[in-house]
Amino acid sequence: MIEPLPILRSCPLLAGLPEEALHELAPLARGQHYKGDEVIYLPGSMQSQLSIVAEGRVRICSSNARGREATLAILDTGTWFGDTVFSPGAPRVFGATAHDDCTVLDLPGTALRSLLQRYPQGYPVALDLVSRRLWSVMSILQDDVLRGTEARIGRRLLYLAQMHNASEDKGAASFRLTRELIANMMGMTRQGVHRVLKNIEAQGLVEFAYGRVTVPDPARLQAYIETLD
Amino acid sequence: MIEPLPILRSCPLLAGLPEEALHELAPLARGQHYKGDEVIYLPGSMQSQLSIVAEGRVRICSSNARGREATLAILDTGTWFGDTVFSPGAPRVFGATAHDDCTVLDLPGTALRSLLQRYPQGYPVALDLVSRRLWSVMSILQDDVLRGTEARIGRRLLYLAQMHNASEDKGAASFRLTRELIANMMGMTRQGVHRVLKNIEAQGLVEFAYGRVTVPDPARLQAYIETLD
DNA sequence: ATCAGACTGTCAACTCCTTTACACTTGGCA
DNA sequence: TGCCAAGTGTAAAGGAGTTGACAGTCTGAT
Repeated sequence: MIEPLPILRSCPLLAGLPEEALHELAPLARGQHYKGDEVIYLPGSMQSQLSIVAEGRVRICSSNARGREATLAILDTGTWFGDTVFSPGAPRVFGATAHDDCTVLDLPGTALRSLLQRYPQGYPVALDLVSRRLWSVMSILQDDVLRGTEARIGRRLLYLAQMHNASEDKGAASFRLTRELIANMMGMTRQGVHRVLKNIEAQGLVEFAYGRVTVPDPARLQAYIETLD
Repeated sequence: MIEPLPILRSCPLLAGLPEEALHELAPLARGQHYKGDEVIYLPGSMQSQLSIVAEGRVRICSSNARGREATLAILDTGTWFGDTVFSPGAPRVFGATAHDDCTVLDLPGTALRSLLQRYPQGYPVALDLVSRRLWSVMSILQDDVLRGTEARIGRRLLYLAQMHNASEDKGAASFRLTRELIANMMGMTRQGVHRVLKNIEAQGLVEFAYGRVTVPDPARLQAYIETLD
């Protein structure tokens, strides 16, 4: 099994809590392994947990009756998820799926909420981070309206690259990702994404391999995107 | 001028604060009037305030260099906005514009944050509400991927109708809104929206007049949207 | 080492939305 | 009252992305 404490310490959402609070929380944490593409939970289920990605990566997604899937986010190791932790009683709105083989650390929502009440210095950090997530989703929405397909796809790749090497120094970022999944994130088809990607690839801004995407120089990609519109 | 206290009392974001806290806050509130389509603030400006719509309605929006505008939300009387209140130091991400003639009540961010520290019982409500905004924006993103144009436009109108008569009983909802603005919200053109709207209108689910939209029976519109997939 | 399954490249037909253009209606204001 | 700006209806031409179909390529598991 995994050691909960270091993971709790590194979770940004809990950064406002003192060490003693994390010690209280640690024994309640439950580690869970998932294989790639295994469902972690479905939308609508009545749970209220905070989950932390301890290893691997997790997709936030949902799908409609006709089998089309929407990938709303891909969360890297170290990030947290669990949309309803702060809204007790509400059913889950989105689903979560293992993107790679991964380990997830679950914290009961009730325990977290009562802990925050006893250590209120943890609240401002949480509010700040949830707010920032709200902006970034709104920014995506904004891009859908204001920018062309190429800029939108580029930005999404850039975002993934930045998130992926948040810990390491800024340099080339490489991660597992199929074109099908990019399409699911963009609300397009694999073929539609293909044409745009060929363009960006021809300029050396991204490189593709079987099931893998590499951004050699994130800064250069960013500069290019800004010229587009 | 307007009386701040009743407005603070009715603001859901402040619902967790005791009466005495609101009394502390009231003298710091500053009311401000805006004419229709007047800019309240632009993205990038360095302010940190919580704003409450005391009268009229406010658009959250931004626009690109070529003059295209994206309307991200239309906020009704009673709702709050100010994306960076909980992230001190961050510049505003989106702009705000008066939708009708309106009155906005501004609360300094520093004052609000220090007040919450002294009355931490206010935090859970704030976290809950910001979380819920996050879901609803993510739901829009999801719809863009999973559902067709007609379902998306219908849902947006329904959402506006529900928000508009949140206080009154559920019945017909009527509000000022041009087709151009609907298009700006959907990331489409006026003409593109027109065709879809003709369809929905023919079934009596919505009615249009010059600069005005009416949803006679929100429940029926909702039922229709769900048949679309 | 090899084979099945997953991933990718490409193409043509089609659909939907945009662009461009113009005529018409509505409502407020001088 | 009459004018003008804002809002609306409509239609043809064009483009961008989807659908569907198929062949090629890579990887991991047996």
